[in-house]
Amino acid sequence: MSEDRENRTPNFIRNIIEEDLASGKWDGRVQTRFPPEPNGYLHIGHGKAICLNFSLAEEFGGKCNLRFDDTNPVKEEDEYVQSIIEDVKWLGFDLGDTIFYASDYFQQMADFAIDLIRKGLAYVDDLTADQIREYRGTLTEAGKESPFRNRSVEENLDLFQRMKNGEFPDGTKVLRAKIDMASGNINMRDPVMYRILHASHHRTGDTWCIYPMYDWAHGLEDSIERITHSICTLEFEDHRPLYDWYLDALETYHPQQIEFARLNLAYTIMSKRRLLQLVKEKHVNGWDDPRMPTLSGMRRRGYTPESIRTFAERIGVAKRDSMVDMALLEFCIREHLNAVAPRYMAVLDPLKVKIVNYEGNGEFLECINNPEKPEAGSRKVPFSGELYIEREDFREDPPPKFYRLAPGREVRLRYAYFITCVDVIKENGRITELHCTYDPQTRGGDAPDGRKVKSTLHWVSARHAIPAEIRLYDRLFNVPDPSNADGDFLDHLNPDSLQTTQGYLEPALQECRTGDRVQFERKGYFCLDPDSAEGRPVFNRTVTLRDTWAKIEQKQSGD
RNA sequence: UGGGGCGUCGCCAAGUGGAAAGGCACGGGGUUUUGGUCCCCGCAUACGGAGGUUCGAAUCCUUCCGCCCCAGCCA
Repeated sequence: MSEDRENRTPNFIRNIIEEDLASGKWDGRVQTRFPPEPNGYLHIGHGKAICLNFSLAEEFGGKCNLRFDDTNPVKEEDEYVQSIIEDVKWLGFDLGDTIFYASDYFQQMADFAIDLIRKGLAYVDDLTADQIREYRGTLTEAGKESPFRNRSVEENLDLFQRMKNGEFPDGTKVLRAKIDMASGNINMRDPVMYRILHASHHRTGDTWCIYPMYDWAHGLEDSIERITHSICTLEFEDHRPLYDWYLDALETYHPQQIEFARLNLAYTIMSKRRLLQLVKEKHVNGWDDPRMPTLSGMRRRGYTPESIRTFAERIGVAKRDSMVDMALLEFCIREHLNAVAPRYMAVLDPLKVKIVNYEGNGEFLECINNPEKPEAGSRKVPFSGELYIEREDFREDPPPKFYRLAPGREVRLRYAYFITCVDVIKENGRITELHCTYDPQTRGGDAPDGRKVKSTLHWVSARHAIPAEIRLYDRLFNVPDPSNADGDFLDHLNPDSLQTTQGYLEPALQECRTGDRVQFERKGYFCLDPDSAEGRPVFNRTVTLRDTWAKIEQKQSGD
């Protein structure tokens, strides 16, 4: 753990906490929080925030609260709170025994509002939403004060009470803080604290018909929970003066708000609104579609919590807007899966091979389960005279540097025999089968005479093969920054982001259970999808292996 | 033309006056029954530009340039 800490790159937030600990600012406490609104599924950007807040607490012996910022019933649903709890737990952080809800503080917030009214710092406004907008002014011109701004404390108290009691229809009145209509910071131009919303809340039902606005609610939530460091994203920087103003005016416990840059990942989007649109309009198959940057999608795709946590650690935390390469995420998942995923053989795009001099009825060959993990042991894989290999592993007319099978060429079948291609069978110009000879002396994959081959191919015995659906994923969009590209972001969806193939698996793969992650040798890491049926497995490709040959070939076609 | 931020290698990111960490990517080499993994090596005389202060500046000052956010009764 302490070694862990030394390996971490310093960041400005950790520095602030260390200084606070040194000066005794919060009596040595570190209390953070992750405050999602339950209006959608969590994505990898939230993952960054979760890792940040929980890791900081963990590192300094503090606590991090999972708190639902459920102040807007019209957008929030219980389905989302359940998914968020599942995702945070999945990432592996300790939630303690309490999950917090802003809605549990509605009464306290209303009491605080009465305090503010009594201090003459809040008033009920009868202006319409349109009028409030007009009165707010613009970025360069000051706003003007509402004619209702100077109502008496008594009148405000009465009106606010009646708002709470449900005497007024939606939109007819709001409670506002009395700050400064001429402030350069628009957030300070008498911000709305409460609006009337006769809407049923997923937790409080119809108890309330007024709901607090974010700025008013959030600082109070932090204050009530005795948060020390309230970490949020950059766009809330302008809100900090208001956060501070409310807490100062109330003369109550006052955490420090700190802002960092949210995550942007190339070739995908991180906007909940747009993600929701992809789901609603069926551009993807639900929030957990493996192409989605949601935590549930990544989980289904085969990402591990560990890989996401190391990713979050490696991208760092800073204040500048940035766009992280997919390559780093992929590196993180490969790194973890390389260490833990058992190896199997599976052919994604089958080409039949007949071993013309093979006379036996078949046999079992010993295969290592994970060369990175000797304790994973080995298994027996059936071999026979009819096999499938990968279509792309054969070239009738091999280009330079292509080491795989070709007419007259000898290669190794992994853990099996050397084979040599002696004939190519075609139908209407398409290769349908290869005839090969094998060398019985090379059983297991080594030639007693010491001769070498330039490549090793994976294979599956045709007679024993299990047919499977394999889903190959590519980036969801074909531009790095779809949200800021020309036209609608939907115009940039990658039409080939999902390709389905029918392949063959070695029999041992039958034992996989939903969610199991494996390596298909030479092809990548795969994960058994919940769509699988008995005898009809469906595998998702999490990520390919690094592919040096693909790079060489691409370079060749480039010149 | 208001307010708030940010500019260090292709992508992230340390560094807070003593002289450019690290990771990814990329290139080269070695090992290898996964063209995987692993291991070596290389990769910013340079920190948005220009001035200035200083023995010394990415770090301080001036000025210019560029990018991001804010005018919801959303969060």
